[in-house]
Amino acid sequence: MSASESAYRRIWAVVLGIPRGRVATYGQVARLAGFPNHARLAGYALHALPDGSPVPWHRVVNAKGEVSPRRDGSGHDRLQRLMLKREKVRFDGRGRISLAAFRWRPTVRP
DNA sequence: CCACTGACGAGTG
DNA sequence: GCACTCGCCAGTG
Repeated sequence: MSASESAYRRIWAVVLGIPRGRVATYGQVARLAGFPNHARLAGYALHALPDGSPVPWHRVVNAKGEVSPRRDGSGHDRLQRLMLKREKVRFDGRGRISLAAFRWRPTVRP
């Protein structure tokens, strides 16, 4: 059990809170998990996610509103777009999501 | 220990 | 808006 594993769990817990039809950015997720300026950590945590977990990893995109291309040929980026479209998330002609319209804004409650 | 890479992002020109 | 640099952390060789 490495120290980073608990960091992963905190990242996953945040992602678990993203509702259907909304997206969050890697930087946003990291910040909400208590790791400001550690966007890459969020990406790494999602990459390490076990198969079949309830964490909606597909609702996390990069700061440009794009689905980050996978370099490992897994094709998960294509699957991600598919799942988002199924949730009625709209992509423009360049394959980008309007963050102004679909970004998740967590409600701050006392 | 060092170099390099990767589901990233802010800053600069 | 695009290309580039730098900062960040973890894993690999």
